[in-house]
Amino acid sequence: MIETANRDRRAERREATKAEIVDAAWALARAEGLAAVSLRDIAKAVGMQAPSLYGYFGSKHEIYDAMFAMGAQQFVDAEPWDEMTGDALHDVRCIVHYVVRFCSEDIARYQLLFQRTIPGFEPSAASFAISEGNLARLGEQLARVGITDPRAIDLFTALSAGLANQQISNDPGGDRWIRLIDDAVAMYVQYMTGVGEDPQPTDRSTDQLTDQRTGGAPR
Amino acid sequence: MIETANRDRRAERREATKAEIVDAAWALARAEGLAAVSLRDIAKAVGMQAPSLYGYFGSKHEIYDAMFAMGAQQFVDAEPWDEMTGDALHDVRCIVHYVVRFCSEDIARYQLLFQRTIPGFEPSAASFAISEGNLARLGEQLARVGITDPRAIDLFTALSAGLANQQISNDPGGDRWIRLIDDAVAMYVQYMTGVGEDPQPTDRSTDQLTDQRTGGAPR
DNA sequence: GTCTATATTTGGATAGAC
DNA sequence: GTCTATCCAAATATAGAC
Repeated sequence: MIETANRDRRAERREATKAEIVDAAWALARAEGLAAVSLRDIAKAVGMQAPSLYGYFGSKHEIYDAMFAMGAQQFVDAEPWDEMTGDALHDVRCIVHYVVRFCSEDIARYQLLFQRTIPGFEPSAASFAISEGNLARLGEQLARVGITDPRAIDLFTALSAGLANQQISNDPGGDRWIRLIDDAVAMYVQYMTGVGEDPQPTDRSTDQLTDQRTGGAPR
Repeated sequence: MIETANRDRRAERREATKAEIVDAAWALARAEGLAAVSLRDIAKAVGMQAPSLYGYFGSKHEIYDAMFAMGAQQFVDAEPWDEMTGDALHDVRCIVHYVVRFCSEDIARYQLLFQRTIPGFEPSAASFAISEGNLARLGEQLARVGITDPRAIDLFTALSAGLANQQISNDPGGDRWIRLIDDAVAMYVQYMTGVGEDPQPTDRSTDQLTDQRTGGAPR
C-alpha cells in the first residue's frame, strides 16, 4: 500500500514536471516562434540542462506532440456550446467568433494545430483524435441549426479559416477581420437557410457591407 | 563600345546564373519544404560549392527575397484579367479560381508569399512592392464589378484565403474546396450585389449547397 | 533524475589561393 | 568566379558518473 502510494506521488510529480516542460515550450514558441524552440531553451526555462528533458520525452517531436495535444485540449475546454440557443444566425456567429479568436490570440498554437510548419512532425494518433473530436462536435452543432450537408460544412470551415488567416497574417493583434465576422456569418446563414422568409432582407444586409463604414480606412 | 558590349554580356550571364540559383532553390523548397532549403543543397543543384553562391547573393535571406520576388511576379504574369467580362458573378468566380489554384498548386510558394514561416525573413521593399501591386490590381478589378467597399474587399480576401488554406491543409493535391468555389462566389456576389432583382433566387442557389451532392462523400 | 561531457550533424558565413 | 579549407554556432541526442 505504501509502495503504491509512493508510486502515485512519483507519477503525479512526473506528470507535473512534464506539464511544466510543455508550458515552457509553449511560452518559448509564443515568444520566439514555433520553429525557434530548442531543447536548450526549454531546459533553461525550467531550470534543467537539455539532456535532462530526455527523462520525460523521448525526442523533440514528442514534446511537439504534447504541445499539440495541449493546444487541441484548450480548444475543447473553451468551447462555447453552452451559449448555443438554437438560432442559426446567433449560434453560427458565436462559433465563428470563437474559432477566429482562438486562432488569432495565439499564432504559434494556430501554426502547430492547423498549419504544417514543423518539418517532419505529425501528431500522434492520440493527439490527432482530440482534434478530430473537435471537428466532429463542431459538425454536430451545425447540424443542430440545420446545416448538415458536407459541402456546407466545408464552406463553413473555409470561411472561418479565411477570416482567421487574414486576421493573423495581415492584422496581427488588431481586429480588422474580426469585425467582419458578423457580416460574413450573415452572408453564410442567409445563403444556407434561404432568405425567402424575409421579403426584403437584402436591403439591410447589403448596406452593412457596401455602404456602412465606407470612409473607414482599413489598416 | 566593345567594352560595354562585354560588360552587357557579363551582366546577362550573371543574371542568368542568379535566375538558375533561384530556380534551384524553388525546386528544393517544393521537394523538401521551404525551411529545409540549405545553401549547400542549392549549390549542389547548380553544380557549385556553397561559398560560390556568395558571389551572387549576400546572404541566404537575399536568396529568399529573390524567391519571393519571383513568386510574386508569377502571380502577375498569370493574371486572368483578359478573361474579365464585366459580369460580377463570372469575374469574381474567375479571380477566386485563379487565386486558389495559384496557392494550392505550389504550397512552398504559398507559404513564402502569404504566411510567415521563415523566422527572421521579411521581403525587401522592392519585392514587397510587387505583392502590393497585385493586391491593388485585384482591388481595381473588384471595383470594376461594383465592389469598392474596403470591408467587402477584406471579406473577399478572407473567402479566397480560406478556400485556398483548407484546400492546401486538408486536401493537398485534391479538389475538395476547389469544387466549392462557384458556390462560395455565388454566396458572396449574391450578398454583395443584392438578390432583390430576382424574385426567388434562393431556391436554386440554396439547392446547390444543401441538396446537391448530399451523398457525395467528402475526402 | 540530473548532471557533465561529448558525439554528431548541419547550418551559414569567411579567408585566401588560383 | 570558383574553389578548398575552415570557422563558428546551434541543434539533437547519447554515454556514463553521481
